Formats: sequence, C-alpha cells, structure tokens
Amino acid sequence: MQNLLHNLNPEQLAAVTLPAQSALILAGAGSGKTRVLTTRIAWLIQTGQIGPSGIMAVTFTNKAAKEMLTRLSAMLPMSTRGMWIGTFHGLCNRLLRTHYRDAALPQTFQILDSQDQLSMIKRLLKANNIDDEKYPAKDLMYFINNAKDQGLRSGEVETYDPITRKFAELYGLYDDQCQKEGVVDFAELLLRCYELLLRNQPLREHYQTRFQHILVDEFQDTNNLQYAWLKLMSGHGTGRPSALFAVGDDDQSIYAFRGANVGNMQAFERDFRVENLIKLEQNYRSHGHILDAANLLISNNAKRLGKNLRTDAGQGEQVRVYEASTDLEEAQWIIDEVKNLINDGTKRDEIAVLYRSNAQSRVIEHALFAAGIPYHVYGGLRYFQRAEVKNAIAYLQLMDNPHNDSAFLRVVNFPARGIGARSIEQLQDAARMYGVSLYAAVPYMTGRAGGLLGGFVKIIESTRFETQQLSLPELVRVTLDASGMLQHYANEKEGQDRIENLEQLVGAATQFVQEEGFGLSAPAHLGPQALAQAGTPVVNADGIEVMDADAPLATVMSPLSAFLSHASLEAGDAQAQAGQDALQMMTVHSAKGLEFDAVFITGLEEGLFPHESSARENDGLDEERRLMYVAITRAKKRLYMTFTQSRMLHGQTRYNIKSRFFEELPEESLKWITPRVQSHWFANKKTAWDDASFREGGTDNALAKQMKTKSLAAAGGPGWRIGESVMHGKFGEGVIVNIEGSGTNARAQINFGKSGMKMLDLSIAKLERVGR
DNA sequence: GTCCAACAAGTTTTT
DNA sequence: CTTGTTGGAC
Repeated sequence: MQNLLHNLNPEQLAAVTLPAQSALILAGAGSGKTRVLTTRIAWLIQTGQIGPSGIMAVTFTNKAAKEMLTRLSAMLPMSTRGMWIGTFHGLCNRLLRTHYRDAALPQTFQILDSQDQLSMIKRLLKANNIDDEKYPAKDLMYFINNAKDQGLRSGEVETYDPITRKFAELYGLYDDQCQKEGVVDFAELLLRCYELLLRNQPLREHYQTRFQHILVDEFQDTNNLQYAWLKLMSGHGTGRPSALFAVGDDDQSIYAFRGANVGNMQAFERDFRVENLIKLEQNYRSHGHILDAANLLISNNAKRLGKNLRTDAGQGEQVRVYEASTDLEEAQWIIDEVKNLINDGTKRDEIAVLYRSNAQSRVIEHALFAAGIPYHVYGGLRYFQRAEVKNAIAYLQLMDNPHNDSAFLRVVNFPARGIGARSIEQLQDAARMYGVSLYAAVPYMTGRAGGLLGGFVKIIESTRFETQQLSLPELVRVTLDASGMLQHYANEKEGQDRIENLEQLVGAATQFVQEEGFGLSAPAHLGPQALAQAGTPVVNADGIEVMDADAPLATVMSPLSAFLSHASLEAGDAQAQAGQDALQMMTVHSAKGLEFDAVFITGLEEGLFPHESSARENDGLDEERRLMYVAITRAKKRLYMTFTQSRMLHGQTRYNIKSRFFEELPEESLKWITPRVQSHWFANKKTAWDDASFREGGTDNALAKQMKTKSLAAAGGPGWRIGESVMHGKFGEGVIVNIEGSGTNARAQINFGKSGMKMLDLSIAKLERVGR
C-alpha cells in the first residue's frame, strides 16, 4: 500500500484516495492522469473496498485500455479477472453479445465499420431511387450517426424542413435494413446497449449493483449518448448510485467535430453534485517556457474550468520561432534542425513534426526522404482496413452470418466469377421482393446468373461445413484457399504484398485466440463453451435466467464471432513499424496523449492553423486554440514553431499571414530566429512575373502579360510585391495576395487574416512594410 | 468485365 | 497538386 501511494504528489494522492462518491479530476497535460486512474483502481482493491468485478474502467481507444491494463497488472499482484476495462464500444459489444436476445439481435450480429456503413447507405439510396445529388450518402451518414449520438431514433428526430424529413425517413429505412441483415454500426452499438439497459430493469439493476466504481478516461471527449450511458450504468438518480470517477481536461477537448461535448464536464458536476473536484496542475513533462506558452495561450479561451500548469523542471529553452519564405524552405529548415538535434544526441523517435492537416506532410516527407532521415507517418491505412484483408474478413463474416449484404457484395464476384452488375441487380430486386437478404435470395435466381450465384453460395457453405471442427487459425487458412483469393493475388503483378497481408491474418487469428483465452484448438464455429461456469445468473425482463457478461470474451462468443468483432473494433496498426528509430510525423490530433523531447509545430498560418473552416463553427476558434494547446504541451525540452509566407495548397500558391496564436504567446518565452541570409527572402521570392512565366513554361501569353503589367504597377509607387507583408492602421498585419491596375489606379488585394480579404487602393491606403 | 479518362473535391478521427 | 469516384468505351 505504501508502495502504491508513495511518490504521488498531494493532489494525486487526494484524487486516488477519494471516498466512494462521484468525483471530477481535472487532469492537465502531463500531470500523471493514467497513473492516478490505475492507482485509484489498485487502491480500491487493496484496501478491500471492492473486488475486481465491481470495477469498470472506460476509455475511448483500445490503446488506452491496453495501457491501463498493463500498468494495473504491474501494480496488482492479484488477477484483474472480472474487472471490466475497455472502450465504450468494446464494453457495449460484450453486453450485447451476452444479452443478444434481450437486445433483439441475432447471436452472430456483426459490426459495420465506417466504410461498410457508407456503402450500405449508398445501396439504400439507390434501392429507393433517391437522388444522391440532393441527398448525398455522406450527409445521410452524418445525419444518422449524429442522431444516434444524441440518442434519437428516426421517429424522434426533429424535422423542420423537407430535406431533414427525408433524411429521418431514410434513417428509419436504414435501421430496418441493418436489423434484417443482422449488422450494427458503431453508434448503434452504444445506442442499442443504452436502450437495453433502459428498458430491461432486472439487467439494469444487476449491472448497476455490480459496478460500484466506474472510472472514465478522457471524459471531455464523451458525446451525449456516452454521458447518458454512464449516467444509466452508474445508477444516477437511484437510491444507491455507484461512484463515477471522471478524469478529463476541458482544455484538451479537440473532438467536437465528432460529437464530443465538453459541456458534459459541467453537466457532470451539476447532475452528480460533485463535491470532489481535484485539479492536477503539476506537470511532469515540459520545461517552464513551454508551459508558460501553453498557459498564456489557453487563457484566451472563455468558458474554462480553469487550470494552470506548473513545473519543477526550470525554465529551460525558449520556444524557437522560424519564418520561412515557402513551404519548401520551411521543410528544409526543419531538416537542418533535425540533423542538429540528432547530432546533439536526440533520438529520432523523440522528435515529432506536427501539422494541422495531412496535406502538409508531403513536402516535409519529401525533404526527409531526400535527406535520408528515417521517418514514420501516422494515420495511414490500418491493417484491417486494407482491401485484401477486408475481403478475407468478408468471407469469414459470411460464414458466421450470411445475411450481411455488405460482406456478400464485397466478395460475391471477387475473385471474378462472372457475376456482373446485371446479375447483382436482379438479385437485389429478388431480395427486396421477398424481403430477405441477398444470400437468402440466391435460390430465387434462375438461368446463368442463378447458377453462378449458386456456385458462390456453395463455396461459403462447403467451407463452413469443412471447417466445422477446425480452430480459428485453421479456419482462416482454409478460407483463404477456398475463396480463391490467394490464387488471384498470386497471378497479379503486384500481389505479393497483398498475399503477405493475407498470410498475416492467420497469425493475427492465432495471436487473438491465445490472448483472449479461447485456446489454440477451440473450434472456431462452436458457441461459447465456458458460458455455464462464468459469471452470475441474472434474471431478465421476461424472467429468464441469463448470464452476466463477464470477462473473458470466450464465455459469451464463439472464437469466430469474437475475432470478427475484434477486426471491426480494433482496426490494427497502420503499416508495419518499419525503421524503429524514426522521426515521428503526425497531425496535432493524433499527437494527443504522446510526448517528445523535441516538437515542431508547423504551418502556423492564418487559415491553416487556426484552420479557415473553424471560423464558421461555433466555438471553432476556441477549439483550434485547444488544439494548439495540445500541440505545445507535447514537447518536453525543446519546441519549435514555424510558418511560411507562401505555401502550395491544392495546386495553388497561397499567401497567409502568421497565425494569430503568436500574439497570444508570452514574448519572453519566444526566440525569433532570423533567416540565415538577410537577403534570402528577396532572393528566393519570385516576382509575379517570374511566377507566371514559370508556370507557363516561358511561353508568353495573355496571362503572363497581365501579370507583368501587375508587377510593373507594383514597381511604380512604393514598389509593392505580391506575397509581401504589410501593416495597416485599422486592419493590422496582412499579406498582398494580388495587385491590379497600374499607376494611381493600382489596387491591391490584401489578406488580413482576422479582418479578412480587403481590396485597397495603393495610392490612398496607408501601408507600411513589415519585417525584413 | 476491365480499364482508363474525365471530374470533383480537398480539416481533424476512433470505434 | 493529389486522391477517389464515376461513367463510358472496348
């Protein structure tokens, strides 16, 4: 026990040893939040306040759940068995698997990932002859997910205009179709689970009683449905509610765009009458100047719960700020600095280059590649999302639940079996007519198409029959062969990588059955064997005895069903970790939760960061600022910020002024770095004319001529150039984007960032040149 | 049924 | 500029 609590600072200790009541822990960046969470669990158990099975810990990502479990196992000598640690989706999946009848789902229901969901919606629109110009599939998908995140079914959505009414109607049709196919999307997993508990009193009370302590990580990222789910699960409003221990940081809320509601933190404080609010403000990650920058920046946000990070580490180095002329030069400068860092002994994987949007990575990657510096870009295609892996999974899905139309369509003609669009259309008509799945409609088909489709069904059925007694890895192996996919890719020129990925699936299955406790040789198809001896019997609403959904998964699902869930819920790593010690490149979003010795925040320009589209959203700028806050607080020892005067974006050169965030940072913590050569800016700057002739390959034309006129106009008067930074009395700092007219008529289009784009008469407007 | 050309769109992301 | 999607031609 002493071991457990020793080394905690006073706030951490207070949080860990709070009484069994609801509590809100405001955990700043790098304040030891995961440590508090895991130590709290260990402390609760070691002091005998609760057994492992009375604890539920909820996270957003599998990574966080895994991390928590690992650290807990290191802390606790005893087994964590019976403890529920997982993502919202993972836990809901487990509950729905156990109580599938009560949730009105087939035992082998399958989970649609976003891709599957979108293709299903497209199919739905086509089947109902809906104009997808007027009702885009993506919009409908957003509408449906949004409604579900609010806990609303199709009949409950507010419809204030004809378009919304149509969307709501399609939402209903979509849900019907999902039910027919026995599939659920991600949001449905949560909503269905919520409804199950809401409507089934015995089940609800059972779990409410069981989980006396519920701990939630990254609480600021919860959406409304997740909050409602937690409320219900914790028995809020009942006689004996459980203790909800919420850990979060309102300043790091960066997922509003996907439904996260920071307001849940205040709501939680209010709804649960939280008396225990503890702020963890001691930072163990960054040096002083870095924290000063973070603190001052975020103080510009209104509506904060309020928090200031402090450190014992000393001030450290100032934040280095670099202004580049172009994105290429920005990249080159970063590479030079990276080389210096590496020479000074910084490990490559302790250096991160962050950017606001993925499009920015290309130029930097290119420069890194040219310099021969190994790097790793986050956020590529994940393993289970690759086409060939998804195809293999589709065969497995059909074996477990043949009514999954998405899976059916994905592989019915892959590899090619001569089943074309016409045959598929006929099959879809038949399925609609008889109200059955595509698979079930195959017997109604006649002629050549009927024969071919029958052949496909036969592959599925006979494989299922042959693999009756086989283990999951063996089943995967046989399926890869029987589907003809290996053969197909073997004949393809560049199919070798794909074959390797498919082979890996056997390995993934092996690893999965071992880790989940199924045993290597458990028949993949067989139902849960341990069911009888696991968990506590619960009586459901119909008075029927069912089992408590206790860990591990092996108790409630067949290995195959479990593996398919796993494939949907955990997309796997992006690309194999090639080159261990590599520089890390990622968006600011994906950097959340990580830390590095040295961090570059790049592209700090108005329109990019803060992003231009944030201006349109409510609280959009505040969220951009939080994003910047997250970026800054990733750095341990050294932080760089860069911006450029011009940047190539979508095939066009854009001229932006530096980010407004620079004005919100403490001057004394910034070190502005002058370009190496004073004349560099002008030397590298293309004039408007140069630019035009360059683009046109030197062959003069009207455009080049026009551009030349402009530059001449600029050459007259005070000699303004496109791309130049100026200062205006009223509008502040801006960049000349374009110049029109000549002589006294010359007007300039100037991007003032905050104040927007202005057209100013050069002979009237009082402009001053800025900087070098 | 496959392939290629034309076209459109283009923050952020996990489950 | 790039990437993905779609439609038409063979």
